[in-house]
Amino acid sequence: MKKSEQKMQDILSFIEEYTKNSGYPPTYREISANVNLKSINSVKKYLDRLELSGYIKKSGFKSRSIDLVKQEIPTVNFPVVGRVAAGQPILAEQNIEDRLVISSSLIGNYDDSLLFALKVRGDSMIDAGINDGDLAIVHSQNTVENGEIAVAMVEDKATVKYFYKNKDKISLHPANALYQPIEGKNISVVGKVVAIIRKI
Amino acid sequence: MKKSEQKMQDILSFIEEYTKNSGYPPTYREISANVNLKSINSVKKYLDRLELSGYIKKSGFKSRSIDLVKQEIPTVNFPVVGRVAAGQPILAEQNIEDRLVISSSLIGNYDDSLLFALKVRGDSMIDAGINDGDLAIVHSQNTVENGEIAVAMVEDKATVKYFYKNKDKISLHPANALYQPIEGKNISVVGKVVAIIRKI
DNA sequence: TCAAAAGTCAAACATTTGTTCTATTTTTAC
DNA sequence: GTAAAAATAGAACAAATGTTTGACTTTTGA
Repeated sequence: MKKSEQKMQDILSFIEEYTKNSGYPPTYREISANVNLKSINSVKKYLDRLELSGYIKKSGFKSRSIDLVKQEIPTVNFPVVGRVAAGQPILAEQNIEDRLVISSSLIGNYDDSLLFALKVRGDSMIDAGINDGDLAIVHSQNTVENGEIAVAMVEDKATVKYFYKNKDKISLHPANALYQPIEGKNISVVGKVVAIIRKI
Repeated sequence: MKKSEQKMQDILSFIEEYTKNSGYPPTYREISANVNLKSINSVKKYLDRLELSGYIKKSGFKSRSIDLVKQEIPTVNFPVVGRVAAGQPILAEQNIEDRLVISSSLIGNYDDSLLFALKVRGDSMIDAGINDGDLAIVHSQNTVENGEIAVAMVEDKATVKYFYKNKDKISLHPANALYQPIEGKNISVVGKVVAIIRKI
Protein backbone atom coordinates (compact mmCIF):
# COMPACT_ATOMS: atom_id res chain seq x y z
CA MET A 1 0.00 0.00 0.00
CA LYS A 2 1.14 3.50 -0.81
CA LYS A 3 2.10 5.58 2.16
CA SER A 4 -0.50 8.19 1.34
CA GLU A 5 -3.22 5.56 1.14
CA GLN A 6 -2.42 4.49 4.67
CA LYS A 7 -2.76 8.11 5.71
CA MET A 8 -6.16 8.28 4.06
CA GLN A 9 -7.24 5.30 6.12
CA ASP A 10 -5.88 6.86 9.29
CA ILE A 11 -7.74 10.08 8.65
CA LEU A 12 -10.99 8.28 7.94
CA SER A 13 -10.65 6.24 11.11
CA PHE A 14 -9.94 9.34 13.14
CA ILE A 15 -13.00 11.11 11.77
CA GLU A 16 -15.17 8.12 12.59
CA GLU A 17 -13.90 7.85 16.12
CA TYR A 18 -13.99 11.57 16.81
CA THR A 19 -17.53 11.85 15.52
CA LYS A 20 -18.67 8.90 17.57
CA ASN A 21 -17.16 10.33 20.72
CA SER A 22 -18.11 13.96 20.31
CA GLY A 23 -21.35 13.89 18.41
CA TYR A 24 -19.90 16.16 15.73
CA PRO A 25 -17.05 15.89 13.24
CA PRO A 26 -13.53 17.29 13.73
CA THR A 27 -12.02 20.38 12.13
CA TYR A 28 -9.12 20.24 9.72
CA ARG A 29 -6.80 21.39 12.46
CA GLU A 30 -8.01 18.77 14.88
CA ILE A 31 -7.39 16.15 12.23
CA SER A 32 -3.92 17.46 11.46
CA ALA A 33 -2.98 17.32 15.12
CA ASN A 34 -4.09 13.72 15.43
CA VAL A 35 -2.73 12.04 12.33
CA ASN A 36 0.72 13.57 12.46
CA LEU A 37 0.31 16.16 9.74
CA LYS A 38 1.72 19.59 10.44
CA SER A 39 -0.12 21.26 7.60
CA ILE A 40 -3.85 21.69 7.40
CA ASN A 41 -3.43 22.02 3.68
CA SER A 42 -2.37 18.39 3.61
CA VAL A 43 -5.50 17.55 5.52
CA LYS A 44 -7.61 19.40 3.01
CA LYS A 45 -6.06 17.49 0.15
CA TYR A 46 -6.73 14.20 1.85
CA LEU A 47 -10.31 15.16 2.56
CA ASP A 48 -10.75 16.11 -1.08
CA ARG A 49 -9.49 12.69 -2.03
CA LEU A 50 -11.75 11.00 0.49
CA GLU A 51 -14.67 12.87 -0.97
CA LEU A 52 -13.73 11.92 -4.53
CA SER A 53 -13.48 8.32 -3.41
CA GLY A 54 -16.96 8.53 -1.91
CA TYR A 55 -16.05 8.00 1.72
CA ILE A 56 -17.20 11.39 2.92
CA LYS A 57 -19.21 14.36 1.75
CA LYS A 58 -18.29 17.94 2.47
CA SER A 59 -19.98 21.30 2.07
CA GLY A 60 -17.63 24.09 1.02
CA PHE A 61 -16.72 26.69 3.59
CA LYS A 62 -18.85 25.12 6.28
CA SER A 63 -17.04 24.24 9.45
CA ARG A 64 -16.99 20.63 10.56
CA SER A 65 -19.13 19.71 7.61
CA ILE A 66 -17.76 16.24 7.13
CA ASP A 67 -20.56 13.79 6.48
CA LEU A 68 -19.46 10.19 6.76
CA VAL A 69 -21.27 8.25 4.09
CA LYS A 70 -21.26 5.10 6.15
CA GLN A 71 -23.52 2.29 5.17
CA GLU A 72 -25.67 1.99 8.24
CA ILE A 73 -27.70 -1.11 8.81
CA PRO A 74 -31.39 -0.13 8.57
CA THR A 75 -33.32 -0.72 11.75
CA VAL A 76 -36.80 -0.38 13.15
CA ASN A 77 -37.55 0.96 16.58
CA PHE A 78 -40.70 -0.07 18.42
CA PRO A 79 -42.23 -0.20 21.89
CA VAL A 80 -42.73 -3.24 24.07
CA VAL A 81 -46.17 -3.23 25.61
CA GLY A 82 -46.73 -4.87 28.95
CA ARG A 83 -49.99 -5.59 30.62
CA VAL A 84 -52.66 -3.90 28.57
CA ALA A 85 -54.88 -1.68 30.66
CA ALA A 86 -58.56 -2.43 30.15
CA GLY A 87 -60.26 -0.02 27.81
CA GLN A 88 -57.02 1.64 26.72
CA PRO A 89 -55.62 1.51 23.20
CA ILE A 90 -52.82 -1.00 23.18
CA LEU A 91 -50.18 1.59 22.36
CA ALA A 92 -51.22 3.95 25.16
CA GLU A 93 -48.28 5.53 26.91
CA GLN A 94 -48.83 3.70 30.17
CA ASN A 95 -48.72 0.29 28.49
CA ILE A 96 -45.22 0.83 27.12
CA GLU A 97 -42.49 -0.84 29.15
CA ASP A 98 -39.48 -0.51 26.91
CA ARG A 99 -38.26 0.27 23.42
CA LEU A 100 -36.28 -2.07 21.20
CA VAL A 101 -34.37 -1.94 17.94
CA ILE A 102 -33.87 -4.66 15.35
CA SER A 103 -32.68 -4.80 11.78
CA SER A 104 -35.44 -4.01 9.35
CA SER A 105 -34.54 -7.09 7.37
CA LEU A 106 -35.62 -9.30 10.25
CA ILE A 107 -39.23 -8.37 9.74
CA GLY A 108 -41.13 -7.61 6.60
CA ASN A 109 -41.43 -4.24 5.02
CA TYR A 110 -43.64 -2.68 7.66
CA ASP A 111 -44.15 0.87 8.78
CA ASP A 112 -41.95 1.61 11.74
CA SER A 113 -44.65 3.44 13.64
CA LEU A 114 -47.16 0.59 13.48
CA LEU A 115 -44.96 -2.02 15.09
CA PHE A 116 -44.95 -3.10 18.70
CA ALA A 117 -43.84 -6.09 20.71
CA LEU A 118 -45.71 -8.21 23.21
CA LYS A 119 -44.54 -10.94 25.52
CA VAL A 120 -46.42 -14.17 24.84
CA ARG A 121 -48.01 -15.78 27.89
CA GLY A 122 -48.84 -19.47 28.04
CA ASP A 123 -48.22 -22.44 25.78
CA SER A 124 -51.32 -22.29 23.61
CA MET A 125 -49.23 -21.73 20.45
CA ILE A 126 -46.46 -24.16 21.25
CA ASP A 127 -47.03 -26.32 18.17
CA ALA A 128 -46.38 -23.22 16.06
CA GLY A 129 -43.02 -22.88 17.74
CA ILE A 130 -44.16 -20.02 19.94
CA ASN A 131 -43.21 -20.62 23.55
CA ASP A 132 -44.21 -19.06 26.83
CA GLY A 133 -42.16 -15.91 27.27
CA ASP A 134 -41.38 -15.40 23.60
CA LEU A 135 -41.53 -11.87 22.33
CA ALA A 136 -43.95 -11.37 19.45
CA ILE A 137 -43.32 -8.50 17.08
CA VAL A 138 -46.69 -7.25 15.94
CA HIS A 139 -47.86 -5.02 13.12
CA SER A 140 -50.94 -3.01 14.08
CA GLN A 141 -53.82 -3.75 11.76
CA ASN A 142 -57.53 -4.31 12.17
CA THR A 143 -57.78 -7.45 10.15
CA VAL A 144 -55.59 -10.34 9.05
CA GLU A 145 -55.90 -13.13 6.49
CA ASN A 146 -57.22 -16.55 7.35
CA GLY A 147 -54.51 -18.74 8.81
CA GLU A 148 -52.26 -15.89 9.85
CA ILE A 149 -51.18 -15.48 13.44
CA ALA A 150 -53.01 -12.57 15.00
CA VAL A 151 -53.01 -10.64 18.22
CA ALA A 152 -56.59 -10.16 19.30
CA MET A 153 -58.29 -8.60 22.26
CA VAL A 154 -60.61 -11.06 23.96
CA GLU A 155 -62.42 -9.54 26.89
CA ASP A 156 -59.75 -6.92 27.44
CA LYS A 157 -56.86 -9.37 27.31
CA ALA A 158 -54.42 -9.66 24.44
CA THR A 159 -54.01 -13.15 23.03
CA VAL A 160 -51.96 -14.66 20.21
CA LYS A 161 -53.74 -17.22 18.02
CA TYR A 162 -54.29 -18.42 14.50
CA PHE A 163 -57.05 -16.34 12.94
CA TYR A 164 -59.94 -17.73 10.93
CA LYS A 165 -63.06 -16.06 9.69
CA ASN A 166 -66.02 -17.77 8.10
CA LYS A 167 -69.09 -15.73 7.20
CA ASP A 168 -68.37 -12.98 9.72
CA LYS A 169 -67.77 -15.57 12.40
CA ILE A 170 -64.32 -15.17 13.84
CA SER A 171 -62.50 -17.99 15.54
CA LEU A 172 -59.10 -17.97 17.16
CA HIS A 173 -57.29 -21.30 17.03
CA PRO A 174 -54.55 -22.32 19.44
CA ALA A 175 -51.67 -24.49 18.26
CA ASN A 176 -51.95 -26.91 21.13
CA ALA A 177 -54.37 -29.82 21.34
CA LEU A 178 -54.98 -29.09 25.01
CA TYR A 179 -56.80 -25.84 24.21
CA GLN A 180 -60.07 -25.08 22.51
CA PRO A 181 -60.65 -22.45 19.84
CA ILE A 182 -62.13 -19.16 20.95
CA GLU A 183 -65.14 -18.04 19.00
CA GLY A 184 -67.54 -15.29 18.52
CA LYS A 185 -68.13 -12.18 20.43
CA ASN A 186 -65.92 -9.52 21.88
CA ILE A 187 -63.00 -10.36 19.60
CA SER A 188 -61.13 -7.56 17.92
CA VAL A 189 -57.95 -7.99 15.93
CA VAL A 190 -55.25 -5.53 16.86
CA GLY A 191 -52.40 -6.83 14.78
CA LYS A 192 -50.52 -9.50 12.93
CA VAL A 193 -47.51 -11.31 14.36
CA VAL A 194 -44.62 -10.70 11.99
CA ALA A 195 -41.72 -12.08 13.99
CA ILE A 196 -40.87 -14.03 17.12
CA ILE A 197 -37.84 -13.44 19.29
CA ARG A 198 -36.77 -15.75 22.06
CA LYS A 199 -33.99 -15.16 24.54
CA ILE A 200 -32.52 -18.45 25.64
CA MET B 1 -46.79 24.75 28.59
CA LYS B 2 -44.90 28.00 28.56
CA LYS B 3 -44.29 29.49 25.17
CA SER B 4 -40.54 29.40 25.67
CA GLU B 5 -40.65 25.74 26.64
CA GLN B 6 -42.32 24.96 23.35
CA LYS B 7 -39.50 26.82 21.62
CA MET B 8 -36.96 24.74 23.49
CA GLN B 9 -38.66 21.61 22.21
CA ASP B 10 -38.69 22.95 18.67
CA ILE B 11 -35.02 23.76 18.79
CA LEU B 12 -34.13 20.36 20.16
CA SER B 13 -36.17 18.65 17.48
CA PHE B 14 -34.55 20.72 14.79
CA ILE B 15 -31.08 19.87 16.02
CA GLU B 16 -31.93 16.19 16.07
CA GLU B 17 -33.33 16.22 12.57
CA TYR B 18 -30.57 18.36 11.13
CA THR B 19 -27.88 16.19 12.66
CA LYS B 20 -29.52 13.05 11.41
CA ASN B 21 -29.78 14.39 7.89
CA SER B 22 -26.40 16.09 7.62
CA GLY B 23 -24.11 14.06 9.79
CA TYR B 24 -23.13 17.16 11.76
CA PRO B 25 -24.99 19.62 13.99
CA PRO B 26 -26.35 23.01 12.87
CA THR B 27 -24.90 26.44 13.61
CA TYR B 28 -26.69 29.00 15.72
CA ARG B 29 -27.65 30.88 12.59
CA GLU B 30 -29.03 27.79 10.92
CA ILE B 31 -31.12 27.14 14.01
CA SER B 32 -32.38 30.71 14.16
CA ALA B 33 -33.47 30.54 10.54
CA ASN B 34 -35.43 27.36 11.12
CA VAL B 35 -37.25 27.97 14.37
CA ASN B 36 -38.44 31.46 13.61
CA LEU B 37 -35.97 33.37 15.74
CA LYS B 38 -34.44 36.46 14.22
CA SER B 39 -31.68 36.74 16.78
CA ILE B 40 -28.86 34.29 17.20
CA ASN B 41 -28.53 35.55 20.72
CA SER B 42 -31.93 34.07 21.47
CA VAL B 43 -30.67 30.80 20.07
CA LYS B 44 -27.67 30.95 22.33
CA LYS B 45 -29.84 31.48 25.36
CA TYR B 46 -31.99 28.51 24.47
CA LEU B 47 -28.96 26.34 23.91
CA ASP B 48 -27.61 27.37 27.28
CA ARG B 49 -30.88 26.31 28.82
CA LEU B 50 -30.86 23.05 26.94
CA GLU B 51 -27.39 22.39 28.23
CA LEU B 52 -28.37 23.23 31.81
CA SER B 53 -31.31 20.89 31.46
CA GLY B 54 -28.99 18.14 30.27
CA TYR B 55 -30.35 17.73 26.77
CA ILE B 56 -27.18 18.79 24.98
CA LYS B 57 -23.53 19.45 25.68
CA LYS B 58 -21.58 22.29 24.11
CA SER B 59 -17.93 23.29 23.94
CA GLY B 60 -17.34 27.03 24.13
CA PHE B 61 -16.29 28.83 20.98
CA LYS B 62 -16.28 25.66 18.92
CA SER B 63 -18.44 25.75 15.85
CA ARG B 64 -21.26 23.23 15.55
CA SER B 65 -20.21 21.69 18.82
CA ILE B 66 -23.65 20.60 19.90
CA ASP B 67 -23.55 17.10 21.31
CA LEU B 68 -26.98 15.58 21.69
CA VAL B 69 -27.00 13.56 24.88
CA LYS B 70 -29.70 11.29 23.55
CA GLN B 71 -30.37 8.05 25.32
CA GLU B 72 -29.69 5.63 22.53
CA ILE B 73 -30.99 2.12 22.77
CA PRO B 74 -27.95 -0.15 23.19
CA THR B 75 -27.53 -2.60 20.34
CA VAL B 76 -25.26 -5.38 19.23
CA ASN B 77 -24.06 -5.84 15.68
CA PHE B 78 -23.12 -9.24 14.36
CA PRO B 79 -22.60 -11.17 11.12
CA VAL B 80 -24.89 -13.76 9.62
CA VAL B 81 -22.93 -16.74 8.41
CA GLY B 82 -24.19 -18.75 5.49
CA ARG B 83 -22.95 -22.07 4.28
CA VAL B 84 -19.80 -22.80 6.22
CA ALA B 85 -16.89 -23.64 3.96
CA ALA B 86 -15.19 -26.88 4.95
CA GLY B 87 -12.02 -26.36 6.93
CA GLN B 88 -12.59 -22.64 7.40
CA PRO B 89 -13.23 -20.97 10.74
CA ILE B 90 -16.91 -20.24 10.99
CA LEU B 91 -16.39 -16.47 11.07
CA ALA B 92 -14.16 -16.43 7.99
CA GLU B 93 -14.88 -13.49 5.72
CA GLN B 94 -16.26 -15.60 2.90
CA ASN B 95 -18.86 -17.21 5.14
CA ILE B 96 -20.44 -13.88 6.09
CA GLU B 97 -23.60 -13.09 4.18
CA ASP B 98 -24.97 -10.11 6.02
CA ARG B 99 -24.80 -8.05 9.18
CA LEU B 100 -27.64 -7.46 11.62
CA VAL B 101 -28.41 -5.28 14.61
CA ILE B 102 -30.62 -6.02 17.60
CA SER B 103 -31.14 -4.50 21.00
CA SER B 104 -28.61 -5.77 23.50
CA SER B 105 -31.39 -6.50 25.92
CA LEU B 106 -32.74 -9.18 23.60
CA ILE B 107 -29.76 -11.37 24.26
CA GLY B 108 -27.74 -11.87 27.38
CA ASN B 109 -24.74 -9.83 28.35
CA TYR B 110 -22.38 -11.10 25.67
CA ASP B 111 -19.39 -9.63 23.95
CA ASP B 112 -20.42 -8.00 20.72
CA SER B 113 -17.50 -9.41 18.77
CA LEU B 114 -18.21 -13.02 19.67
CA LEU B 115 -21.76 -13.13 18.36
CA PHE B 116 -22.94 -14.42 15.04
CA ALA B 117 -26.16 -15.69 13.52
CA LEU B 118 -26.92 -18.86 11.66
CA LYS B 119 -30.01 -19.97 9.78
CA VAL B 120 -31.34 -23.21 11.23
CA ARG B 121 -31.92 -25.97 8.69
CA GLY B 122 -34.34 -28.84 9.30
CA ASP B 123 -36.84 -29.67 12.01
CA SER B 124 -34.63 -31.63 14.37
CA MET B 125 -35.16 -29.07 17.15
CA ILE B 126 -38.84 -28.47 16.58
CA ASP B 127 -39.90 -29.62 20.06
CA ALA B 128 -37.67 -26.90 21.48
CA GLY B 129 -39.62 -24.36 19.46
CA ILE B 130 -36.87 -23.98 16.89
CA ASN B 131 -38.26 -24.25 13.39
CA ASP B 132 -36.72 -24.73 9.98
CA GLY B 133 -35.54 -21.34 8.76
CA ASP B 134 -35.26 -19.75 12.19
CA LEU B 135 -32.27 -17.54 12.80
CA ALA B 136 -30.14 -18.64 15.74
CA ILE B 137 -28.03 -16.02 17.47
CA VAL B 138 -24.89 -17.73 18.68
CA HIS B 139 -22.17 -16.79 21.13
CA SER B 140 -18.80 -18.22 20.10
CA GLN B 141 -17.41 -20.49 22.78
CA ASN B 142 -15.63 -23.83 22.82
CA THR B 143 -17.77 -25.48 25.40
CA VAL B 144 -21.27 -25.26 26.80
CA GLU B 145 -23.04 -26.67 29.84
CA ASN B 146 -25.00 -29.90 29.75
CA GLY B 147 -28.51 -29.32 28.47
CA GLU B 148 -27.76 -26.07 26.73
CA ILE B 149 -28.41 -25.63 23.05
CA ALA B 150 -25.15 -25.64 21.14
CA VAL B 151 -23.93 -25.10 17.64
CA ALA B 152 -21.46 -27.86 16.81
CA MET B 153 -19.48 -28.83 13.77
CA VAL B 154 -20.14 -32.42 12.80
CA GLU B 155 -18.11 -33.50 9.82
CA ASP B 156 -17.73 -29.96 8.56
CA LYS B 157 -21.39 -29.08 8.86
CA ALA B 158 -22.86 -26.79 11.50
CA THR B 159 -25.73 -28.26 13.48
CA VAL B 160 -27.92 -27.01 16.34
CA LYS B 161 -28.63 -29.51 19.11
CA TYR B 162 -28.93 -30.01 22.85
CA PHE B 163 -25.47 -30.68 24.24
CA TYR B 164 -24.62 -33.40 26.73
CA LYS B 165 -21.29 -34.66 27.90
CA ASN B 166 -20.70 -37.71 30.06
CA LYS B 167 -17.15 -38.79 30.86
CA ASP B 168 -15.66 -37.08 27.84
CA LYS B 169 -18.29 -38.58 25.60
CA ILE B 170 -20.20 -35.90 23.79
CA SER B 171 -23.70 -36.43 22.48
CA LEU B 172 -25.90 -34.03 20.58
CA HIS B 173 -29.60 -34.53 21.17
CA PRO B 174 -32.30 -33.43 18.77
CA ALA B 175 -35.65 -32.20 20.05
CA ASN B 176 -37.66 -34.40 17.73
CA ALA B 177 -38.52 -38.04 18.28
CA LEU B 178 -37.89 -38.77 14.61
CA TYR B 179 -34.16 -38.15 14.95
CA GLN B 180 -31.40 -39.97 16.78
CA PRO B 181 -28.72 -38.40 18.94
CA ILE B 182 -25.32 -37.84 17.38
CA GLU B 183 -22.44 -39.18 19.34
CA GLY B 184 -18.75 -39.37 19.54
CA LYS B 185 -16.10 -38.33 17.19
CA ASN B 186 -15.50 -35.30 15.04
CA ILE B 187 -17.72 -33.07 17.15
CA SER B 188 -16.51 -29.65 18.11
CA VAL B 189 -18.61 -27.02 19.86
CA VAL B 190 -18.41 -23.61 18.24
CA GLY B 191 -20.98 -21.73 20.26
CA LYS B 192 -24.06 -21.50 22.39
CA VAL B 193 -27.44 -20.48 21.05
CA VAL B 194 -28.51 -17.39 22.99
CA ALA B 195 -31.55 -16.30 21.01
CA ILE B 196 -33.91 -17.35 18.25
CA ILE B 197 -35.48 -15.02 15.73
CA ARG B 198 -38.20 -16.05 13.35
CA LYS B 199 -39.65 -13.99 10.56
CA ILE B 200 -43.24 -14.96 9.93
C1' DT C 1 -54.25 44.77 35.46
C1' DC C 2 -49.51 45.67 36.18
C1' DA C 3 -44.85 45.29 37.49
C1' DA C 4 -41.18 42.08 37.18
C1' DA C 5 -39.20 38.59 34.67
C1' DA C 6 -38.24 36.57 30.55
C1' DG C 7 -37.60 36.65 25.83
C1' DT C 8 -36.21 38.96 21.44
C1' DC C 9 -33.53 41.67 18.49
C1' DA C 10 -29.58 43.95 16.09
C1' DA C 11 -24.97 45.01 15.87
C1' DA C 12 -20.16 44.74 16.93
C1' DC C 13 -16.63 41.73 18.23
C1' DA C 14 -13.50 37.66 18.98
C1' DT C 15 -12.43 33.28 17.66
C1' DT C 16 -12.49 29.46 14.94
C1' DT C 17 -12.25 27.39 10.69
C1' DG C 18 -11.94 26.41 5.61
C1' DT C 19 -9.32 28.08 1.48
C1' DT C 20 -5.52 29.50 -1.30
C1' DC C 21 -0.71 30.29 -2.44
C1' DT C 22 4.18 29.25 -2.75
C1' DA C 23 8.22 26.86 -1.50
C1' DT C 24 10.31 22.66 0.09
C1' DT C 25 10.66 17.79 0.94
C1' DT C 26 9.45 13.10 0.15
C1' DT C 27 7.79 9.42 -2.56
C1' DT C 28 6.95 7.06 -6.70
C1' DA C 29 7.88 4.77 -11.04
C1' DC C 30 10.91 3.90 -14.83
C1' DG D 1 19.76 6.36 -9.64
C1' DT D 2 16.99 10.01 -11.31
C1' DA D 3 13.45 12.94 -12.84
C1' DA D 4 8.64 13.64 -12.36
C1' DA D 5 4.90 13.45 -9.40
C1' DA D 6 3.03 13.66 -5.07
C1' DA D 7 2.93 15.07 -0.50
C1' DT D 8 4.03 18.34 3.15
C1' DA D 9 4.66 22.64 5.33
C1' DG D 10 3.92 27.45 6.70
C1' DA D 11 1.65 31.60 6.23
C1' DA D 12 -1.77 34.81 4.83
C1' DC D 13 -6.46 35.30 3.79
C1' DA D 14 -11.57 34.97 3.68
C1' DA D 15 -15.56 33.29 5.52
C1' DA D 16 -18.18 31.29 9.18
C1' DT D 17 -19.48 30.96 13.62
C1' DG D 18 -19.89 31.67 18.73
C1' DT D 19 -19.99 35.53 22.20
C1' DT D 20 -21.18 39.79 24.31
C1' DT D 21 -23.66 44.06 24.99
C1' DG D 22 -27.56 46.99 25.44
C1' DA D 23 -32.11 48.40 24.16
C1' DC D 24 -36.72 46.91 23.24
C1' DT D 25 -40.87 43.76 23.47
C1' DT D 26 -43.56 40.09 25.18
C1' DT D 27 -44.89 36.91 28.61
C1' DT D 28 -45.67 35.52 33.18
C1' DG D 29 -47.71 35.34 37.69
C1' DA D 30 -49.73 37.61 41.57
